[in-house]
Amino acid sequence: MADVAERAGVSASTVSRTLRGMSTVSPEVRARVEKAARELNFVISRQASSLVTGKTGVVAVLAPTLNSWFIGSALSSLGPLLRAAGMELLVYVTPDMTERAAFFERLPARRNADALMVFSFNLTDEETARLDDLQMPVIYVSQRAECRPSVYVDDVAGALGGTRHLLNLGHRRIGFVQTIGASGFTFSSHERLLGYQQALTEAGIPLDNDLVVATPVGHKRRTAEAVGRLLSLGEPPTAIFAEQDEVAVSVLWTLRRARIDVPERISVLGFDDHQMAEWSDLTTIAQSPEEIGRAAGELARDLINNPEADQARHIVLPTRLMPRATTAPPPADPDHASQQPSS
Amino acid sequence: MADVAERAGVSASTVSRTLRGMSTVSPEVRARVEKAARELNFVISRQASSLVTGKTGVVAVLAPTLNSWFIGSALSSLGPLLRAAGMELLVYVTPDMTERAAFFERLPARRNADALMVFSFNLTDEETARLDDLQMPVIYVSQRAECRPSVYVDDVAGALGGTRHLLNLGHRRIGFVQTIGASGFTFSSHERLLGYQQALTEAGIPLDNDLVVATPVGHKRRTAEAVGRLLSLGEPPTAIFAEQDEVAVSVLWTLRRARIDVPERISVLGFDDHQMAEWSDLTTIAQSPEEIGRAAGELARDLINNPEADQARHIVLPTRLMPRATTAPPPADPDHASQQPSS
DNA sequence: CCTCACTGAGACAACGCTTTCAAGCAAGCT
DNA sequence: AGCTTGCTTGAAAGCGTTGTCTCAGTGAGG
Repeated sequence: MADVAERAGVSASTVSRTLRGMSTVSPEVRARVEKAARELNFVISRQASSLVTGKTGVVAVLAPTLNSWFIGSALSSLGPLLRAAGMELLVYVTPDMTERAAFFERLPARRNADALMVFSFNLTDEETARLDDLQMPVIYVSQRAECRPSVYVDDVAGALGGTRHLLNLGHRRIGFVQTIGASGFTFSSHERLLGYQQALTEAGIPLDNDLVVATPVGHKRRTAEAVGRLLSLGEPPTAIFAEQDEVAVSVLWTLRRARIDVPERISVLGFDDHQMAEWSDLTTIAQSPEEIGRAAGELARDLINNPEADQARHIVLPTRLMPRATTAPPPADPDHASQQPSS
Repeated sequence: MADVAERAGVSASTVSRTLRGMSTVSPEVRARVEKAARELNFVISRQASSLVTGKTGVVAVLAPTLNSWFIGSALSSLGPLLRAAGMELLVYVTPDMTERAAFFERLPARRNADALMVFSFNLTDEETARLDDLQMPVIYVSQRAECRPSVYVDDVAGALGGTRHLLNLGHRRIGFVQTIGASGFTFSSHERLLGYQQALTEAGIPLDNDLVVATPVGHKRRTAEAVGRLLSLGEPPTAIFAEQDEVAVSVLWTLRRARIDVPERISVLGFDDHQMAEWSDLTTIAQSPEEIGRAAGELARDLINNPEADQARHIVLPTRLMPRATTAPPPADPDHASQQPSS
């Protein structure tokens, strides 16, 4: 910086003022300084400036993995947003319990970031408490954290709309496949089931617990079993709503292997609009991780710049039904004479 | 830090020495300092220490997106490795040309990282030159950069091995589907084609240019056209080797839609071992992004700690054939009486 | 013509840490 | 005893910024 000052024939203070875009610099001097800075290829050192301002200009992200459609997309839209705000993106990946424990033990973000964005979806209470200790805004993404800033989609409304779509097509027996995580059902899981149930109730259809089955994600065998349970009912469903696209695709595979035509015989509906959904031409309820990332970034920015802001703001984003090739009216059938068969 | 020093009854120098694990601190004092630091929940500020040491303790990554199987996996294994080395991971995402131009214009990593890892696979010469200006090690991942540190897999050997597998199964007519990127064929593309050709030559099979077709990735229509070109040959291939799994899966879909049984009628081989390959039960040549990420991280660590090291080291990693359900002996046929038909 | 408000620019003290350098001190040697 | 050596520790000088304070001009108003 001294070099730039000398080359421009001004003091270091003026260089600093210029480079930070302060208005108290005369246009002529400003031009000289900017020219000198460009010629010397100079950028200010975040380390040095953060030392005196107390702001690091960094947003940290805690994520269990980066190899995830959702997290990857969210971060890809978060990055440019942060850049526009002059901030950088620091990532802490905790793929296993060792890494995770190390993170919570040391809390390395403590003095090295202005805000933390949490993409780990199954924090324990102690872990959450530990994050509360952190003297900075902590934003929970895709999860509801009571009294803490959060960003997530309206799962109830999404599942409600999706189920209504199936009802509108004429389906009356609709199976629901829940996803069991490492630590039981997630909050989203409950909400999506709720939306499904609300839609049925609206339509005057009694709830039938036999129609709700569960499987862990990525476990083909267990998913096949769950589908088998639905297929072996006295009155099997004509549509299956899977709480997650990854499970929905697995359901599709199971049905395909069993030579049950989709959507002619059974319709399949997913949730998320995962990349695979497009590949499989799966009808699904879309959530936009890009939008979530952007919203989280804006929230972080606001909380950093304005510590007086509401520190427990929740941002709820909408979902959108994405009609594709795996849903159709149910097969014509004596019980549902009012339906016209699809081609 | 002053607080810790006071609490432990020592000077700031001693606290610094202790916390950095220097050996010149007596065990008794060390214990006192560590206790005080723990009680006050103190961690040293990277900003302040980097100011004096000149090291930032940060490795920066330049990536076009994070929503990519390869990059996501590589970073997920890079993260823990860096943590073990006491470093952090800073990510610059450049999803569009604007962001990319902004990055190369400002080179924000300049003073904010100790090394840069480049995951952008199609840099222009000016961009590369710009990176050379950066006063820090720049590591090129999954690409060969002349005279600069790089990490990548042995594409020739991988394609050679994969093609040999098809030959060993009895195939003699093997199609090759190249991938056209935004800027033509990548270096990998050339190498993989080369491996394919080497295997054929080894086996004494003359090269036939009609068997090599090209398609952009993710473009179903163009991929179908490319497959159509192979199917309309006088003597069509009994196996198709796609240079990338994403294209291979697209080929699978095309064949399935055309009711051509895989692998009974035509075998399909991919390259990468993308997540989708496992889903589709696609035989493929596996590369491990986790391993690549780890190797790149170690290389970065070495180059940072040891500026005298070879600044143009190339690390070449092996590939592995992953046999799955899309390859089988070719259908029995008068020309190949020695083959027994598969079930 | 003098004073005053105002604007633009420089001097300088932090910020929190590391790193010489010097000093204190106990032990070993002559 | 006096001197040297080795091991710990403290004091102080930065590292590259920012922000406060000060000061020199400049034009307006009295």
